[in-house]
Amino acid sequence: MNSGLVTIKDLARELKISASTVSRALKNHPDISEETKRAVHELAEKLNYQPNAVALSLKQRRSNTIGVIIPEIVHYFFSSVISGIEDVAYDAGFNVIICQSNERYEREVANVKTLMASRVDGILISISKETTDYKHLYNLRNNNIPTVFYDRIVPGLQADHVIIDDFDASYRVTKHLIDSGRKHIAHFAGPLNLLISQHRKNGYLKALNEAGIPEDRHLIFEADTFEKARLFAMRLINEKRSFDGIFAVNDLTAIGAMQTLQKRGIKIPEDVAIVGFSDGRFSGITDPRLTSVDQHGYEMGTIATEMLLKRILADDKEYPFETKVLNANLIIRGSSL
Amino acid sequence: MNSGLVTIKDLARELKISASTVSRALKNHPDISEETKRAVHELAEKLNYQPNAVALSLKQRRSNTIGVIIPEIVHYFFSSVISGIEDVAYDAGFNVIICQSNERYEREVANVKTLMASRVDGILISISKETTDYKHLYNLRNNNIPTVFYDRIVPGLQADHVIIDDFDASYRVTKHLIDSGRKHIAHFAGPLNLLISQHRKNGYLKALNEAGIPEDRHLIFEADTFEKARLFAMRLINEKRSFDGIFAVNDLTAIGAMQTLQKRGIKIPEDVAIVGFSDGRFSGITDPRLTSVDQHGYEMGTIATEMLLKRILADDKEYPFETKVLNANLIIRGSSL
DNA sequence: ATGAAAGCGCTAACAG
DNA sequence: CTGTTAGCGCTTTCAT
Repeated sequence: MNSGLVTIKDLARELKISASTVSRALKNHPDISEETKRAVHELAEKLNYQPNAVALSLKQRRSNTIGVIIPEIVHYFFSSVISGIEDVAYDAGFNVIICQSNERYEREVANVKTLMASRVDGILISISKETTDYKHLYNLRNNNIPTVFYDRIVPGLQADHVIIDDFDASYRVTKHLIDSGRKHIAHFAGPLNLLISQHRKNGYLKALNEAGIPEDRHLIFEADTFEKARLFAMRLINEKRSFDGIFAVNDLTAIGAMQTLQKRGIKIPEDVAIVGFSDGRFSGITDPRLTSVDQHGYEMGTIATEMLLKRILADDKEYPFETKVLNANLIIRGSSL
Repeated sequence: MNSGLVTIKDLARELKISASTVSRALKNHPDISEETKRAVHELAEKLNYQPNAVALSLKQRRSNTIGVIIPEIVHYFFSSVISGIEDVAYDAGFNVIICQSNERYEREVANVKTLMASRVDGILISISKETTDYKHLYNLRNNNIPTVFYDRIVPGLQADHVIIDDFDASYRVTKHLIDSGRKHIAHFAGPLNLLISQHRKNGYLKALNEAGIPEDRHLIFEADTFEKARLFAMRLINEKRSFDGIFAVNDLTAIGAMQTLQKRGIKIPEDVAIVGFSDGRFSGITDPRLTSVDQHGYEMGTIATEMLLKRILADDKEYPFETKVLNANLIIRGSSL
């Protein structure tokens, strides 16, 4: 904190009035004479006075800062969440302190501690992949620190949540493929120890089931990377499986598959329709453009922040926890038309 | 700021000792008896005491927080810079407040103001595309707020900088194209009020010049978006310009051009070689894969933060401004072989 | 070995 | 209309 900055005292001394008068003049308190106000504002302007937010925080017992704990910033989804958070917070006059857990439990615990020490008014958190012990999170509850969980939530913890309906989105993806006449739809799934991968696979299975299409285990792979997708796409071809659709757990995987098929002369979407999931950056740059699911990271950020601010501003007026489930939009593009 | 948290006073009252004793015991001051220390630490543990960083900041006139102003978080390059910043700051016990300018001048000015009000100990900033007035930045200087500019710096402003050798990288890109036999190389440039765009263009021109290839203004465009790239690529074709290489100011632009050419039956890299710049995520998923320049965002973040911390911790001991220039790696892939 | 007091910058009764 | 005072939570002389 730079000590050189002008304080209210400096203004007071210069104008030979008291600090409280300056304080009041600065916020146009009706008691203060126009003349004094003018003089104060003028000098403040001239000396480039910036109110000390730290002193204010201490005084008001309110930092106007929210803390964000995020697994890893370098993912399009998470960085768009942050964008949403930032924008809403900014409009409400709140600062944002960002902490990355880097998907590490230890780090996440340290992050919580840091944010508590900084006396943030509330916390937005998406838990790390490693987190299975929730003591630090219960701690937040015990200390009455408003907390909203987004995307990756804690099973069973009573709190505000914002999540995406992965199951439903995957169901709709698959239904879309079926409705457009596809009958043999492969699924490139994510690691099945993650809840979201399970949800996505289950949504896929439900749609198949509803359409009376039997599950074919030769068409389901654990393939959540670009390279694996190429590999399994190749295998599908080499093993001469008949398939006319692929639903991949993320866009990168979908693109890996698409390229491999195209290279082997298979036409997208004529021969095989392909749908990805999320990511949102790649889908526009493929040819044909990739049908995908928009996870609305930005929107998730704005909503989570609104929920948090609401709770912060409600002060101690208690009200029931809320869970918002966002619909993920299926965005149909050339790869599945 | 949650008021419910335990304070030193609470501990003092409970133990019937003074606040100052508690304070000293907490930091193991040698004057305090072992017994008292033990009691204090025990109670602190039990009540989950967290020192109030806000009060500390006010007292020490040092917030242990650094502010980051970033154009847009949702870019791979910038989010990796943040990752680097975060990691170094975390290790040094500093918090990070992140502000996005969203590439808007007004917002950037507001960000600077916010960070000054928050009394951050220093600022890391990459200026917005719109910024041409530098008053707010000179203001930082005048107020002795340590500031390090990363990536997008202010021409002529004396300060610490971390930049990439855009000129050299672009020179090498272009030379690589020339060396592989290309003679008519187009350049899709960024907005020329940004220094980096100028540098990239100049590197390109230097390589041409060295090879005795005359500059052709019909082959140079201001095109830094996907859409513009498609447009200008189309124009190149329609106007029947002869060209056999494109150096684009970023990967997205390069990909836009690549797709447009491919759609018109032009073979990459046989007919036209294409090279992008940075971004780092897209280059792997095109077909052929895109030759590009690795900008080392994470490393830039760590170095910038180290420079900033050094300046913060040096307190008022003045020392000359430093500029670190990072080498950007040219990564040659299929699009220019 | 411990406590009392002052002060970081600001605001808000309370007093004139 | 303006000034005085106290206090937010903490550290740090200066006493004792």
